[in-house]
Amino acid sequence: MGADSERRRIVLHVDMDAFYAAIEQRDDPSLRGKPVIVGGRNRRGVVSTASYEARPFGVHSAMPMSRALRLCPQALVVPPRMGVYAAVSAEVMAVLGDFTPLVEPLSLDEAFLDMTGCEGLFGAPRQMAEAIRRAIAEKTRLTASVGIAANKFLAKLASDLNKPDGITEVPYGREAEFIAPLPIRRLWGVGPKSAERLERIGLRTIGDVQRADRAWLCRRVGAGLGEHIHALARAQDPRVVDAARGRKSIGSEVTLDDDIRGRAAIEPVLRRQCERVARSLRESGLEARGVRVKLRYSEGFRLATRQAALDTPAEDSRTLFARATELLERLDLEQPIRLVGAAAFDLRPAPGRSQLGLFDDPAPARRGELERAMDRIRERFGDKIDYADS
DNA sequence: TCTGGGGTCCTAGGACCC
DNA sequence: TCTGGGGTCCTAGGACCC
Repeated sequence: MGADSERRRIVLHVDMDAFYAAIEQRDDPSLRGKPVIVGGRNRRGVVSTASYEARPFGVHSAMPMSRALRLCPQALVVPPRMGVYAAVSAEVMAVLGDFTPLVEPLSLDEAFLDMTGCEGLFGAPRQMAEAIRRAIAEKTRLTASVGIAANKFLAKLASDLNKPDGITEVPYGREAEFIAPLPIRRLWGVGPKSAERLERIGLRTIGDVQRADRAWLCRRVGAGLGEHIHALARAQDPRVVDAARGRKSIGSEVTLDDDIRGRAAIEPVLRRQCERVARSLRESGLEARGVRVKLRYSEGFRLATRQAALDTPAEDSRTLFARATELLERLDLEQPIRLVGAAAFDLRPAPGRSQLGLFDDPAPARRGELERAMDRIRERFGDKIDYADS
């Protein structure tokens, strides 16, 4: 029951330590050594990242800021600077790319690397990890933790075991034994809901799942989840490191300080989200064939979505917004709403772009050109410019 | 304590077609 | 007149991850 049978793969999971908070402490010496919370300051803000000094107080990601500040009143709250984090992330990914082209970013602050066959260049896996950590520290003055294993799941699990600033190698050939004592919550894809279901049928540790019968497991929790955790618990994960994975959707959403209701109040917010999505599409050189609208109602924290295909692929906000407003007709707009979002899906690379003549009518397929010109103006003169109303 | 914003993947039910 | 069966696509919701 080894990990993956044929050939030993060497997968590394690189995970930056308290990424956003660490960047803030790096850039502002007065924050160093102190509990720092990166997150929204407003009434409905949550913790995005807590520095290691803040964590002993019980502060962690996704916690409402109001609660975090009750737990740690002396914490210094810093609003997120996503642009800066994205730039540092690009530096980190570039460093990783110096070691292998097989880099699969998972988010701004973590990535998988397939280093199979690289021993000749970098030595044993642990030496690879050391070299990577050194290179990241030199380039960014930030620390990373690294997990080393024979597949993605194990590598990801491992990077978390010696955080921060550590390396964990899952002993090859003894993977299942290594993870057996860990709680089921460590299985990738098992969250609070699934953990509760599994505990109700008597499974508490990964070892418990190893001993469970596969068919029984699938009957109890469904085939999808059953097969998935049956394999993971046995330290098997066939998913390969995919450096070419493309985005499937691009969205923008906002939680409002105060609830709104009614079409007249919702539309301007939705328009703004469509503009952000469209701009992001153009920056990525993608066009969308579908639009989704998302509303979250205050009452019961209920989420509703509606989606539809577009007649023609689009990368401009007018087309997205036109379809989005149609979708609003299928939603209840009179209940108090706390979040409004838009997303584009069914993405593919935008074909070559033609020049738009000065007096041409901006036909739907070319509206993107108009807005792309606005993008360029915005780049030159800053972000204060709004789209024309037409 | 009252729940962000960016995503991915899975599932169930209905429409539609042969 | 008491109602097939499968395959595929689409939609909405939900769990999960960082």
